[in-house]
Amino acid sequence: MIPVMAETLEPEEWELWDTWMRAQRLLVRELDRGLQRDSGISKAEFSVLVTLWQAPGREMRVGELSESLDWEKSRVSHQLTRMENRGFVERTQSGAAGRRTGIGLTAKGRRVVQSAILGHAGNIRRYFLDSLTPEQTAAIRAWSEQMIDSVEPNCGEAGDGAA
Amino acid sequence: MIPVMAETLEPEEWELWDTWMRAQRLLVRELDRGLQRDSGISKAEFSVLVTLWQAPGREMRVGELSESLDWEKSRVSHQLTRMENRGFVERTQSGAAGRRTGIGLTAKGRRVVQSAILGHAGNIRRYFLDSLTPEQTAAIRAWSEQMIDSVEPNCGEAGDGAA
DNA sequence: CCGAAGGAGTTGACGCGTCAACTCTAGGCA
DNA sequence: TGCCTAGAGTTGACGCGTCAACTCCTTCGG
Repeated sequence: MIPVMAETLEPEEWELWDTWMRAQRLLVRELDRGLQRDSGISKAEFSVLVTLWQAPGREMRVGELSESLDWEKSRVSHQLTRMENRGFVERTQSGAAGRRTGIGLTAKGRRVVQSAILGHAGNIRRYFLDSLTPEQTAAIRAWSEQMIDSVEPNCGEAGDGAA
Repeated sequence: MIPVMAETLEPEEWELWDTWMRAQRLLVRELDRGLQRDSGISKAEFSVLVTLWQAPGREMRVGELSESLDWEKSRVSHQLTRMENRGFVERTQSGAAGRRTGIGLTAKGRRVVQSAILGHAGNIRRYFLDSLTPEQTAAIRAWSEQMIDSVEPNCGEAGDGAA
């Protein structure tokens, strides 16, 4: 509710911002649709499947998934519930007793993730990588690194794991 | 379910992709939080408020909002329902008879949007514009335009209206 | 005037994402 | 042994977003 700094953007600045946000939305939308069309899964499902697939033993705990994906634990939990209902993953009791604490891929999950990786990689190449000139690549890389450093000055790990 | 093209990405390609997506997520997250913190509204609410605010007469119909924001009509409708509940907008019967068909800002909506614009513009400048070198600006502009053209080969209008 | 067609807007169901509150288990310590 | 606290995981409520189905007005033809 409190105005902070009386700044405004020049029309050309605003246009740059708008154009860029718009391009991103379109790119993300295309990739999401590709995943849905080719493999029948969402981006969130893809991220989880790939992360589990890459895990040693193809078995992880919620906390590990959460850290690896940089998602909140509750988000992971909700996502796993949906994916368990769809039959992509299963919660197993890995610990000695009681709680179901391990997360593993089902046969269906393994089957889907392998085809999805190929299709998705192709789409990233078609829609993104192929459209970049070397200068654009360098600029985007540099800007991205600056941005990440400025927001997360510390450490260096944790990627989205997929998308 | 059908694998499409057996392509994969080189590690450096994948890393570029991952870094870029990550940077974007962080940027968007910061801006969303800024809007929430400074003005108590979400990005979606901001977009609607700004669009209505810029409209001649500060009154629009759902279809106009939908086109101007490039959102589905049902998305607009759901959003307006939430914002009506929060007291930011109101549905008025502008037409002669029957259906409530006009959308207008309330006094509260007008008050909030003005402060939000200033704060948000400042944040866009701080987090995005200030961090760009001229080469990066050019590269991002060029890439964005390519992207938009490739996905929407036709026309030229319709911006997000805000976010 | 009546009825069909079509467009505008809404609604419901569901997936995604966050926050806050809750439950359960494991481990420490008297 | 028995309590008790810390952390892992879950749940519920809610906002955002899409798709498909629905309602209601308008308009055009007879």
